[in-house]
Amino acid sequence: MADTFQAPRGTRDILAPESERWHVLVARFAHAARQAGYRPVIPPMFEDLAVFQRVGESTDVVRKEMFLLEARDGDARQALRPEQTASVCRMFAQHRPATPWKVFYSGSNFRYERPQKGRYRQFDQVGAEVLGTDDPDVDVEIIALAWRFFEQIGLRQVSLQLNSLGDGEGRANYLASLREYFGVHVGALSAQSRETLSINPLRVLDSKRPEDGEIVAGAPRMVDHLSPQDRAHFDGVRAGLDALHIPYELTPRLVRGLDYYTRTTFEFASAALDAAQNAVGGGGRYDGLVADLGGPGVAGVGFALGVDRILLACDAEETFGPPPSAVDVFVVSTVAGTDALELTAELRAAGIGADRAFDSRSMKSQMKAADRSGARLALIVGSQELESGNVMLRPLRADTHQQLVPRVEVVARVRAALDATES
RNA sequence: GUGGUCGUAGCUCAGCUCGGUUAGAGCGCCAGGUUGUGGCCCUGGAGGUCGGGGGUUCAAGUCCCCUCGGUCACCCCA
Repeated sequence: MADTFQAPRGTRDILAPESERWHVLVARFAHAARQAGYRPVIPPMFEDLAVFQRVGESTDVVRKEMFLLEARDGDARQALRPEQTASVCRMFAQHRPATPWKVFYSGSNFRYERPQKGRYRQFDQVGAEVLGTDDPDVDVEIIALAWRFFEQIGLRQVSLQLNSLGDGEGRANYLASLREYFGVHVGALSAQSRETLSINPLRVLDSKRPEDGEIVAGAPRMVDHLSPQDRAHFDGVRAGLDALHIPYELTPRLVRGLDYYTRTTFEFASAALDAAQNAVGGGGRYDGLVADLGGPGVAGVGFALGVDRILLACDAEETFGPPPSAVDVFVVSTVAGTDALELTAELRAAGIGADRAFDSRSMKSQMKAADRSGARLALIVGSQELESGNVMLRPLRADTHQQLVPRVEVVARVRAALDATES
């Protein structure tokens, strides 16, 4: 007996109609991004491990979730991408495009972690980045692009959380005061948070453990330690969001999981999803990353949105269903010969969506298939039609009668019938 | 990586507590009722190594152990 196989852990097969929503979602995002002057980039699925290590040696993504590739010569250190921002920055450092460089992308990322609903080892993101300017208006444009996209696909329960992590001296001062504060209260922290503290004190702020709640709530806040320049930048971002009427919540505890973030950080959370996996997207500014990857010292800002989670949120909000069938006409034939073959090909060549049955099934069976196809019209060829040089045009979604039409006029008659039933 | 929980037709689930003829239902699929017509209805059919392996027993879907997978929480993130 043959062995049976299943999709690897943390991956899944996406079949229609889910796969159809998926494609439409990505296409809608691409359209929105292109309308805002962003152009697509297609980075490789894997990179030198060192590229991803720049997202932060202290992050879980780098420390334990990397999909390493075993090279034939045994010493090439490469890994499947856990995200695409690092690749985009590497692309910039390599090709030095003119700035501002506005790009978008979509595709799979890989993280080796314990799967859950809405969290997979292979997961898809769409994202956009702007490199080469630190104008706060760009932060606003980036956030607005994601925000309008959520609106466009019908999500109403998404909220924007906003924070600034500062940079340079202000950031260093803040980290010092944070270490001091947690140092005093280390005994009251959970064991896990104590460990996190030694790796990256910032991330303790992100703890969801109840016993940490009080300590975290009383911790010093980055927004109180911003340098005058970073304060001005943050004020600029807020003013821009206000001008566009995009509501946001200031979330001082929002630190995000990647170490490269500076100044503006943000996250989109869906109230329609369970709390643990409610982030449908996030991003921020990363002004030092391109330089870390051997490029010029240019600023950058961007976001990534999780395709799987957006669709889960759409399910929860009952919006963005699968697209209607692309099949307009279903050809039914009970005669031997190439009539069904030719009719179907002729319709398709004329730009009319057409499908048919195979295996010489009974008319009843073929009509069932026609019904299921979602087509609005059935085109029936039987012996009577064949002899008289006609085909039977039968509406499937309307109460109007079927009619005989001359075979030679079929494309024009089908087109007229489709136009008539357009709603 | 840690802990909980679940796994029986393609799908959703009964049966397991208390081991005992050929493992069921609904939906879906196929065919017929209707020798030229889908949806509604009726009838029939196909489809299962009860996730996999081992153990206990005269006997295991049912009890025990291991394992794989889903799911939930933590960690972290999309």
